[in-house]
Amino acid sequence: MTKGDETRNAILTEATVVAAKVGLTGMTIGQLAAHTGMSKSGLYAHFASKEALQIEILRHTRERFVDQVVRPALGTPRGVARLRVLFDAWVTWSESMEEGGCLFVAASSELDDQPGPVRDALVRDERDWLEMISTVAGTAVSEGEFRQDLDLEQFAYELHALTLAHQHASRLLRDPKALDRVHRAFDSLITHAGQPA
Amino acid sequence: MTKGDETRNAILTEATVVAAKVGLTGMTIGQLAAHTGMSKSGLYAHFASKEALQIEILRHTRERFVDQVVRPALGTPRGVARLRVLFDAWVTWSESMEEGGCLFVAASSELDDQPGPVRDALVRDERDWLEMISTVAGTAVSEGEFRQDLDLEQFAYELHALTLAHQHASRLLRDPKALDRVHRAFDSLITHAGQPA
DNA sequence: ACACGAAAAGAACGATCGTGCTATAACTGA
DNA sequence: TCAGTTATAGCACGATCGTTCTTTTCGTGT
Repeated sequence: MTKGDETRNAILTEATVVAAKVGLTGMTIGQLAAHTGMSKSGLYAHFASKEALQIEILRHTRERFVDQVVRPALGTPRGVARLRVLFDAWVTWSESMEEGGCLFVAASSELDDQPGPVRDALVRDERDWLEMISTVAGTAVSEGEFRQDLDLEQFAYELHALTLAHQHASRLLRDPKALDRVHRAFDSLITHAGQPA
Repeated sequence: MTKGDETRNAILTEATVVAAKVGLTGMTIGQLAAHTGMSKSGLYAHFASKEALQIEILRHTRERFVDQVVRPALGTPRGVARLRVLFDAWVTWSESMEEGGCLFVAASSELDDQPGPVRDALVRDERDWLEMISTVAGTAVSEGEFRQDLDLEQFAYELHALTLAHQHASRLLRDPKALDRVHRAFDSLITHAGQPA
């Protein structure tokens, strides 16, 4: 890893934090330069454009996400246990960002009506994430823990809803019961998926 | 109503649309002036600052929201019927914005880490909205449609999660099944609230 | 250790930002 | 209808935006 790549990664790591706080669009090059202690042009030289930087931020965050959320789950026995690890890892991931929470959640409502390659990249990531939830829920079906006719996409939709709600309760409302709430909602979801519709 | 108030209202109505699309922060005075066909200074003269404009936008949207979502529900018999009208009215409200969807949802993740009076106003609005859901759910309890020991705040949390999920599925993912999904999730929530925990 | 390529800084660009001030145009009450 | 108020436009400000170009500094292979 050359010096340039090192700096580039450091920039992306810092940019992820800034973007989660002020948004991928709200973030500015100058702001980012100040945060990293670099000059505007020195920082900018690592990227082709602001749009390219935004896409790189998403790519970088996605890698971190896979490491910290997806990987732990895949190292857990199939079924509800794996689903629980996946969800807990997401909550930990979200809480671990001292400011701004999960970038994907923040970017989702920021970019939902802003067509372009950045939005496209985010949509791909979100689809992958929902598919991941579906797939893991599917292992709980085949293990016999969830009912056989469970609609996996619907289940993923409702589980994903909880991640959005948690960011809202935790970040916006600063609800001290946010963690308790999201866990109870998760347990309820799990329970009902195991019962006949 | 004087001419000034008329213009002011027209500005706020247009600003709500713009803000839902690009965010309360992302929205600029020049952009807004172009949208309304006014000069930047002519428009700006109606407000003390951009921050004041943002707060006025929230206030204006809140009034519309009460008219279009809360009022219809309060004109419906207590219980699950009222809850259903409240929820359907919200979905209609969200769908009625051709672009950007519900401003409160969009603003929620935009402002969750941006301290200041705008955020404070939004937090008040969101708390009121959650309380409204709780209260209406409470009428379903007292009518005997929901179980007696239902946690109303938890119920409101989970119902609110569906509004966030709907905006995500509908606006970001452009999922054609979004409406179907949110209705099924709602029905499931209602059903389980009527059964013993 | 020197030379060469990569990395960072400096400076500037046109555009636009939020926000004032001043002048003109449009309403409104007598 | 005219005076006086109110609403809108014009213009300018300092700051910052994304971006480019040039120059200087630094890291690295030989």
